[in-house]
Amino acid sequence: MNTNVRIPQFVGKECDMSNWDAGNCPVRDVINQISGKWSTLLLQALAGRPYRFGELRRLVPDISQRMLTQTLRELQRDGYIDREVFPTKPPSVEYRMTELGMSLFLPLSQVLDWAEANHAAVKAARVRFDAEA
Amino acid sequence: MNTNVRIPQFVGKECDMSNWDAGNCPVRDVINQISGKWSTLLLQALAGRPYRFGELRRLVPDISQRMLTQTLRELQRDGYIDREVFPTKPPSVEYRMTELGMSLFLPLSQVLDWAEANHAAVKAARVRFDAEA
DNA sequence: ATATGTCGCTCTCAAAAAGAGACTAGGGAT
DNA sequence: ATCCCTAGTCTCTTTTTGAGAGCGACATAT
Repeated sequence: MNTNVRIPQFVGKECDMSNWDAGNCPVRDVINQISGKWSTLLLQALAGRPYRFGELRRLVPDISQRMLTQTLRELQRDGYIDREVFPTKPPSVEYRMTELGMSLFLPLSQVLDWAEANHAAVKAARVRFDAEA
Repeated sequence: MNTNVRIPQFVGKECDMSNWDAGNCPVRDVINQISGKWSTLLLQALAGRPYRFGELRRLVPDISQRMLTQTLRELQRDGYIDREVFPTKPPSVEYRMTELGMSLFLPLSQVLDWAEANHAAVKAARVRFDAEA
């Protein structure tokens, strides 16, 4: 299990998985966070403008409060979004994207565009797969 | 729960989440698959060259056989990879990326590049966050 | 001849993660 | 007085993931 793993075609960006626990693989370390079920969706929303907690909740009706809080914390921890508390009554909290978050969203939005453009192809592939099985 | 949800800045690509079960949101439908913990990693590997099951297993030592099988099936179902069985003894199975998969990997690799380039910034953000908490 | 290893899985059981929803506090509106 | 608003947390249940055994047919090692 203590093998040194390099993905051949990515020489120069190889991932040493032997000390994977130490978080040595940049790609996995970063991707594993933003690849959460809700992360992309929230980044997409916050790329447009700042939102408050309740607004995000209404925007994504099928997210639980628990996961919304948790995902926002993780995005904040990784430096993609900022959290600002306004001590109004009732208190309000605003989430806004950081520079780092915006710089990530640039390439990320390309993938989102791809997803939209090729959704039909993917659905077709699924139908094909399910048919022959 | 039956609200019509549109992310304002993405007018024209709005997601109607009221029939989310029907899979009406292209972005979520596609992203939710490739955002699995292992999907990106396998796509990255297979973007380079075809691999056999056992090779992938050795390449990603901390994936369980169960998740490798499952993730490969999902990627195959969505049309990103092909699975070819060679009836040798013992049998061998080769996985290779499709045209669709390659077209996805184009924008996806931009995100992977970003991840590598900004890994330090993300780690720094984490340290900052954990310190002030 | 017998044991062990290879291959690509599937199956079971335990652990981790996610979803649903009740509960909090402090004030404003009805 | 009652209810609702805010942004959460806490608990309980369901789903997903992880660890690893088993399989069947053949090759190699002893």
